[in-house]
Amino acid sequence: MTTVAARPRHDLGTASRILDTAETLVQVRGFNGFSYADVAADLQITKAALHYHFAGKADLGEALITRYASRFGEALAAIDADGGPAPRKLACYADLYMRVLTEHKMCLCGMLAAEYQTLPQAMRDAVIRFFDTNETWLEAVLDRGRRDGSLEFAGDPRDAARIIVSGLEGAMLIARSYGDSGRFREAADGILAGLASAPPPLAPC
Amino acid sequence: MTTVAARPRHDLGTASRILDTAETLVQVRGFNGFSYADVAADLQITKAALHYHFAGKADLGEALITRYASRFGEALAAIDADGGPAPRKLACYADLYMRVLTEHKMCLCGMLAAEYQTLPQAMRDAVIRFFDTNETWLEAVLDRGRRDGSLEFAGDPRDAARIIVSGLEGAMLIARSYGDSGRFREAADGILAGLASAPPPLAPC
DNA sequence: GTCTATAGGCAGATAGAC
DNA sequence: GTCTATCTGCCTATAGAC
Repeated sequence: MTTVAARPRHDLGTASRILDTAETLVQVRGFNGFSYADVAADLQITKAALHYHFAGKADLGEALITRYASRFGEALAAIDADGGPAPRKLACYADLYMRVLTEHKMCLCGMLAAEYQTLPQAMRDAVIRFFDTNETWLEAVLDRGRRDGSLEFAGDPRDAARIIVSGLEGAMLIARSYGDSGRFREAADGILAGLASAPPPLAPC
Repeated sequence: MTTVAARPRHDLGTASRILDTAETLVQVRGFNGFSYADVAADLQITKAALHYHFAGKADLGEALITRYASRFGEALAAIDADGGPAPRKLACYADLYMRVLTEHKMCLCGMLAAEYQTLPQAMRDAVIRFFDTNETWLEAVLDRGRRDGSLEFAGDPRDAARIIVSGLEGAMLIARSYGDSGRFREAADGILAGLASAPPPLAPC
């Protein structure tokens, strides 16, 4: 009965805590804007300890995207499980972005997209996979929504999905510079308003 | 008749050439992704010479945004001078972005927006001014277009302007990662299609 | 798994000759 | 205006003790 003792919150395992700190640093300052020294200082461990868990910065970066994409995938599954109508799913999707922005962070992969040309190949591939996953999920929601009449839009659901991802990432990028999450909310509402066949639901996500 | 001899293209003045090289480097790799050594190597001069023209990287960054914003302002004035209808002006505006993307570059200020939290204050202020200028110009085009019937959209022209800037910057960010400018074109068309009261004009910008 | 110590390189920046 | 030479500091990364 002691073999699987729950870890206290302050000891999730060093690897997880490194990922937590590094993730925030990338989302705030960018992959080229932080160092192992920053992470080590925050966690009060040494740089050498970091290298034990993640041999190089590229490995850390890859693990960062993998975990982020995995959590994002779970959030999308949760929205699906909720079973609401398509317009609500889209609103909840936008809310995922909003929650990140509220912490003055950029989407991890949106940030990495800006730095794309400086990233090692494995990180590039992982960033693209993230966007592909988002696009595929949105495409399915949009397609089903239009079939069941809860959404109205012209053209290919895939194109609409790409416009949504682009619009939300861009709105995030700019709203964060202004330090004004209201800007994001208004842009997101405007983007999604053009798709719904009825006024949007008021229930929170 | 020799006092104002035109400079040959390869000698525009060192300061200009430094700005040219640094601008491209920022648009491709980000402000935290290039160094004085990169610029010096490209121009085949020394780092010390760079410091003569721009004392520090922050000064160079500020000059970069100022010149970029100035050129962008001229491009907007040229679109105004063209005297076309509002939908055409919007198409030409999107084309400004497209031309940058075609060179595998991100918008200078879109890139700097990602790195915003790491920038010195003067650069931050200049980035915000760039977006404000874009928004104001678009707002005027949208307002006049709706009044003369060439555009149809609901809500505040200012909000629509923000959606356009966000959408184009985001589409640029993502399309560049995919190395596919067609993605940008499609997204831009989709964003602008929702605003025009008639099919878009086919004439190039 | 974490530490001390350090390597080797590159960053931004300066002094002073030409 | 541009150079050589140099400084200081930070970067990623490694060796080896505990």
